[in-house]
Amino acid sequence: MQNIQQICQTLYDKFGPQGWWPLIRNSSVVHNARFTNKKLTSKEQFEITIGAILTQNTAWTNVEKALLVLHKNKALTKATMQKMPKEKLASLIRPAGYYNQKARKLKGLLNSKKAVTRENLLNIWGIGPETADSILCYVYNQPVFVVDAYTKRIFSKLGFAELEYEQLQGLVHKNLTPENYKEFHALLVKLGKEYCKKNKPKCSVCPINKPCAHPIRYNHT
DNA sequence: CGCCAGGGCCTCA
DNA sequence: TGAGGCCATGGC
Repeated sequence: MQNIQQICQTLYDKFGPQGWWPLIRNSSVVHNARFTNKKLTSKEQFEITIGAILTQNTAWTNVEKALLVLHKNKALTKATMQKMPKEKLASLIRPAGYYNQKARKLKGLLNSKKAVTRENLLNIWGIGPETADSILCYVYNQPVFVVDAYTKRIFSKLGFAELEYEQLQGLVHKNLTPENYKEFHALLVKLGKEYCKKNKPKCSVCPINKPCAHPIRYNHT
């Protein structure tokens, strides 16, 4: 089995820097390689935090729509969003789906007065491990690898045993250095979206198909 | 049309 | 503690 470092390197060689986390620039949401190690402004930090909740089980294109609605309505600030009625907030983030739940989640996060630690984030209603880690990693530059549905699917197909969130995260922590956590996660999303898809995986042209331990589990096309 | 998308909570056994 | 239901829009 190819090791995690090699997978990360192979994906980087193939796809290049992914420019995470995507940010609003000139009224559109863009990826830029400079973002990954950028010193973020507080406005950008806020934007990523909101996006981390909006993207729960949701196509990123829909999240972009919601973020741009908030942006156009000058609602992408903590003060504005806090004073806005939950129903109004829900209507603005409608394109992201689950808008009632997400409005509640955003309110809960914004009203939290506790320090931003993993434990405190997890105690907020609607913040689970992935959302907490996304905030810690991409907003606060903490050495935390984000495990998402793509990560689980890809690792499963590569032949790694089915692991719980923290176990899979620990495996990556053990095999990569922290400065690669952001990029590796972004690269896995790229691979998951374009190659290791749930429906019609493109195994024949997959950059890491060869070392895949269970290629039989793919529908080869 | 059905399936899926950068989850997380609740219920019930 | 694990499976299953629920939340919802928009792209393909």
